[in-house]
Amino acid sequence: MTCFGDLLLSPRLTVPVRVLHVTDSTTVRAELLEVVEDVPKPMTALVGRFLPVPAKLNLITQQLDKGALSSVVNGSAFPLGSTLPGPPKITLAGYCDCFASGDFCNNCNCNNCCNNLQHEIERFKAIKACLGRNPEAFQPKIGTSQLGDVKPRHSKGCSCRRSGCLKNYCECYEAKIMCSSICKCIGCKNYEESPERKTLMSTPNYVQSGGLEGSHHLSPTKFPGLPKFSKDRRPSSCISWEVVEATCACLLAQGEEAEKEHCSKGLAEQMILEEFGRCLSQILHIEFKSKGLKME
DNA sequence: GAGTTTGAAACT
DNA sequence: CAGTTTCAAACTC
Repeated sequence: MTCFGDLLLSPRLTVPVRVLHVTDSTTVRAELLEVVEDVPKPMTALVGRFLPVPAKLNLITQQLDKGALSSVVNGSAFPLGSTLPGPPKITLAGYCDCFASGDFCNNCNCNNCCNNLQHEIERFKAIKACLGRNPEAFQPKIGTSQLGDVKPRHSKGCSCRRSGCLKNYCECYEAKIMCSSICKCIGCKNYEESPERKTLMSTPNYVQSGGLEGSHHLSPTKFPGLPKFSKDRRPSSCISWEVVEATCACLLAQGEEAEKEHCSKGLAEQMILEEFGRCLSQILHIEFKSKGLKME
């Protein structure tokens, strides 16, 4: 059996794969055809929160859940923009914080939640549909518009009408950035010279209520590039933001080393995958240790 | 805590 | 693309 297709690891990460063979009734063996170069921030996809990755990682191939892979490996199964049978569940739409930020729901209060591994196929369909409507649906909304820009800005701009862009209803204000020319807001007071804005900034509660120093409390829906560690949604897993960043750094370092040594593309890919294997192994080790479990 | 307001996302 | 509906978060009382 040889089958080519794209494996949707997360809303922001599609990896071309070749299915080699079905190892047993529950797993398939697939080869990653392309090294992940543009690693998005939510590396959680790669470290096992989006797909069940077994403790023992084959360096070149991964064993993936059959349902998950077979459902997405064939691009024709869920073509971009395909319609969903019936209305999508709320937890599989942009209204849901977790879904919009590319994560699974975890300890949320949602009803009939489908944003979990039990509804993986439905979830992948929803992601495809979402990306069909808006290819940048899962991209962070705040960033620099072009290279060389110093100030971050909202990628789409806000459309506020009544808040004057000086309340947290406004995505720009919530991110503590100025509204820009791409905003479609009416009666905007969120600009550099705005006296109302200056008054607001001088109030003692400004930082506490979401100023730059409190930026980790930003809504993950609106700013999916940020980790959701605010309030009562601390992850139960050891895959913290620091772990994710460290993993990214390790992979990048390995890539740079391969480049420095003028390795072939194939060898560079293998080096990065091996590094990823080591990272994953360490993460799993910590995870198991924290739960008092033993690794096989 | 309940009700209202707000604006993004989804829908038509 | 524009108007409308739905939704969850922000806000007010």
